Amino acid sequence: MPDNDAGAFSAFIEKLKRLGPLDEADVAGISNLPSRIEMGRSGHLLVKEGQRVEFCCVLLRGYACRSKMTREGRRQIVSFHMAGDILDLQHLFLAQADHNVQLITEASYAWIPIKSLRAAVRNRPNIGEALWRDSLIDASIFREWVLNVGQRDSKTRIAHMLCEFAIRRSAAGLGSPDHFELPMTQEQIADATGMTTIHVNRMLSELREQGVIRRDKRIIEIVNWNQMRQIADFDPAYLHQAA
Amino acid sequence: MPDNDAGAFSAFIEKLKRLGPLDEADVAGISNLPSRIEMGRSGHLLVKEGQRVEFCCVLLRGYACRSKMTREGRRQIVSFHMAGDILDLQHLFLAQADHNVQLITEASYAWIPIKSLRAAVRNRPNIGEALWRDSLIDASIFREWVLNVGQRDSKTRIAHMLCEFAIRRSAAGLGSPDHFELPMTQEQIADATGMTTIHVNRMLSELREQGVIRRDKRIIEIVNWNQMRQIADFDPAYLHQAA
DNA sequence: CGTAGGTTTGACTGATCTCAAGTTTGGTGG
DNA sequence: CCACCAAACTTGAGATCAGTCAAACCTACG
Repeated sequence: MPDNDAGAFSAFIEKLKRLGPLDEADVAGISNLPSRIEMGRSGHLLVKEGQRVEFCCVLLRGYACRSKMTREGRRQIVSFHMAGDILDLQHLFLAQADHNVQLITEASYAWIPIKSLRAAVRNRPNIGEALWRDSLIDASIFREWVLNVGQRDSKTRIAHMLCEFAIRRSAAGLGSPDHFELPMTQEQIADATGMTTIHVNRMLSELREQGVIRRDKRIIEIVNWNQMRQIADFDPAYLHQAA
Repeated sequence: MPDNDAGAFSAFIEKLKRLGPLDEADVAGISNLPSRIEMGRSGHLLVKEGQRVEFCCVLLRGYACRSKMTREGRRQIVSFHMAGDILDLQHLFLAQADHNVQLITEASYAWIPIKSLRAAVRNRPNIGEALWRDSLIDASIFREWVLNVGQRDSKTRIAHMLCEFAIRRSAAGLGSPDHFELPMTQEQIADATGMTTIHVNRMLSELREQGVIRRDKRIIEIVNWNQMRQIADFDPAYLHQAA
């Protein structure tokens, strides 16, 4: 289905097509954006908080996260990302990074000059609209995370995070939502849900004991989606996946 | 300084001017947007989660908040808003509301048809850019809130919320950041910081006992900004106020 | 096959919540 | 202008969810 041509950007273009109508010229406009492709290992920092930014970064393969730190050195992961995601669209109009962007697996990614991206947005309103919608969904997910971290108990928080990851992954054409490998460590899950590694471990064990999920290393199988959705208080409406 | 003409939208236009360059035609384009002005009392619900939306709402006077609920009925406030703020710009490209928008004081506000706003954005790139930047700052604030709620202890959380409110208010030309009246109840502060009313009350008392703030009813005076910023772990960079 | 990173388990601690009751405040109608 | 009422705020005591500290166990990779 995807992967017609469009080269390295195919996952990105497929994603934008899901966000809004693109004609051939729009697709060409994206394919022809200047870019530099790089690869990095897990842990590689792509953007650092405070930095002046002149490129946007599109993830082509692998997984990444965005995070912020408190003065005391506690880390909050604010989002996870997968192939096709644009990692820092905010830099289109905000010159200074307010958080970190980091790989959580081996990955490849493309740097696109902000200038070219802005030109594309001005010249091709369809591209602008798709990207803008992407940034609005990004914000909607942050709101859900505020709710998740602020109001839900720890088991629900983790379950919610797993549901979101499963659904987004599947929507991005990366495989079944019932059975998949988690790219993140329990420490990263802890930093994303505002809890400790130890408690993440215990809650994952409880989910297993309850029979909602099965686990083998990082492989997660969601045995009972109905029950899982219930436990997670998960309603995918906030992901705004097109009807 | 504001309030040149521009009528009801003056606060909104002033805000957009801070977000990006607008020429006279841009300002006229905004002033001439069709709109319906209404007033409401504290508690009035402007937008309800799940609703299909065809208007965006600009706050002209008073205060509002946006919130989401868990299935169990716990409420998370995800942002506070003041005169000049656009309350639900996400509806520009997302048809269905993923959260509630509600007045927290008596207020007046203007409904602008999405269609007209989209046309303005397409026809006048400066307007589009200012609004897009606004939505990106909105998202940056959500990220900070995820960090705040996820990683900071309760006293720091409240102090951070107070700092943010003081600075945004002052940047919007609504008065000094040192001395101001809070429009929100302690229950609303609790819902915004993910804690209970009771604990909010105790932490506010501690801040007073420490001598960082003074309080008289809802009036807050920040006695020592240096100490307050320290306690709050507050760095305003995430607000992306222009240099 | 050694080592570092990741995961698991146990015992104890503590920040924050819950429950309960009382006080103050602000708005409304008489 | 005062009396009343609901909402908002305050205080105390006990309960609990999740954190901290400590240690062992995997397991993937060099």
